[in-house]
Amino acid sequence: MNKIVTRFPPSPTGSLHVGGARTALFNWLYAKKHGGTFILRIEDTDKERSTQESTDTILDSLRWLGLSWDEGPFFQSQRAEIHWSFVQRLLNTGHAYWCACTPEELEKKREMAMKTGGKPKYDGACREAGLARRPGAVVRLKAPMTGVTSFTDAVKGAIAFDNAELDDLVIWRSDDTPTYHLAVVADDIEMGVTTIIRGDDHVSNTPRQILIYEALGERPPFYAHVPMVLGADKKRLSKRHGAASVTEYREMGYLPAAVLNYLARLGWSSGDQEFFTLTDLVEKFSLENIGRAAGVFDPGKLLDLNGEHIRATPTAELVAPFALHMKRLGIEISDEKHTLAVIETLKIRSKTIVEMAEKALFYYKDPAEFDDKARKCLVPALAAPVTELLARLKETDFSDHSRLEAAFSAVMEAHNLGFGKIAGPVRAAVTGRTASPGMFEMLSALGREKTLSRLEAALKLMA
RNA sequence: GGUCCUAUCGUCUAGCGGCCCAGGACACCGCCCUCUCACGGCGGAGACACGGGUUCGAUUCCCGUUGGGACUACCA
Repeated sequence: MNKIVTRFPPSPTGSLHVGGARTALFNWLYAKKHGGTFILRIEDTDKERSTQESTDTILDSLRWLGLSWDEGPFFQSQRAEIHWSFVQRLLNTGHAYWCACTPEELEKKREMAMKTGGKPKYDGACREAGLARRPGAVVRLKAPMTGVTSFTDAVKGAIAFDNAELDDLVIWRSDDTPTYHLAVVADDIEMGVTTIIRGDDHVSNTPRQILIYEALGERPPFYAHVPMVLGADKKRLSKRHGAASVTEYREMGYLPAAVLNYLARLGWSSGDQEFFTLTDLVEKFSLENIGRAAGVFDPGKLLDLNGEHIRATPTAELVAPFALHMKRLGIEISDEKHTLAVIETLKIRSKTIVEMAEKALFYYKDPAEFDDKARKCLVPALAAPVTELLARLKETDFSDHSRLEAAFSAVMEAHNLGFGKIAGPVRAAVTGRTASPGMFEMLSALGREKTLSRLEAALKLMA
């Protein structure tokens, strides 16, 4: 078999959608798995809606996800000569013709056809007219009117369309630009694309494109149509369903690995395995295991998976994203070793890096206030033991958990208290809340100085 | 309307004729662990859309019905 070439062709009309990201991932995985090439092509032929900003965020999202491309990015808008040369090939071989029907006329005919129960397709008025190029004219493909166009889809199996259902589609516009179908086919041929993995909203477009390949005398590529990603209401996923773009997940503190893992599992599976690293995915991915039905995007499951990835990621790799989100909270991270200790205490209790950053705040700033439940832990009855603990802690080595533990034990014994009793006010004093990492690892990461000053401050409230 | 695609717990899915009175994961509900919060462990509730076939035997194959989706542009 020849070398595999896949491609991801986003339109720069917005940010990278999670559905698009999944398509990109599948193409990337398939290329990687087979030692092939993954091409990035920006389909910016719609001048009205394409923006440079969109292109930038799409590239940015792809980089963040780690889906690097081997070739490109190519910009379709810069390839007009190539597209035109394909149209000429078609014109010269009699597989295409100039059509002078105006959009208004066509619209009228469509309406008429609809009313009389006919098909709203082009009636072929100029098909045999032998028109020459003229202002305002378009080029149409001279498609077969009978027969069947079929293909074998890697995920859906055999699919066939009656050519009678298709019409002579426009391939070159009156403003001298190619239409989508022509541009895609021309570019895919020209770039040597062998396998097209795309959303199944393109299934009905496939026969039209195959017809172009055939008219050109080229062999169509292999197709794999991946089912759509839906929102909770089973409608196509959009902004209305909440976060739908990759950048939003980055902002919310998700790890690329988790997003990729989730996206891969939405519509694809490998037995009962749920957790995958990128390496796993490359190894296990296959078109055959892509499901056929559309799937609902479940933010809750992504969240859980993100927590799993955070736990599975070496702490050192969490420092950069953590520092980024701390910075947004106004905290500048400098001491790497200390940061490692901080993250270590928060890893298993954070589902996102944003959550981790918020939970880490108390390590850097004294609690400005105590929440209600924490306030209730600061009772006068416990002032004495806390005072004694404070005294002992002054002499304790904070880097050693067992020393900290010994200090607590001594106080517990002297005052005949359970650990929970003494931990309550300490936790409240140190964090301002009633939820925190384990006491000793926390105090150790916090350090003696801050611990002591916070206990002193809390003691005043306990009097 | 026409054409095409599609249908297993609320959600993502395993299942590729008997291993399934259907397995895993998220969410949910109990219990356990426990200094809090998490993590983890154990248990519970929860699905083969419906109707016909084919077959000794259908979740699995075929045909309908119904539901969902896509396409039907000089948008991609």
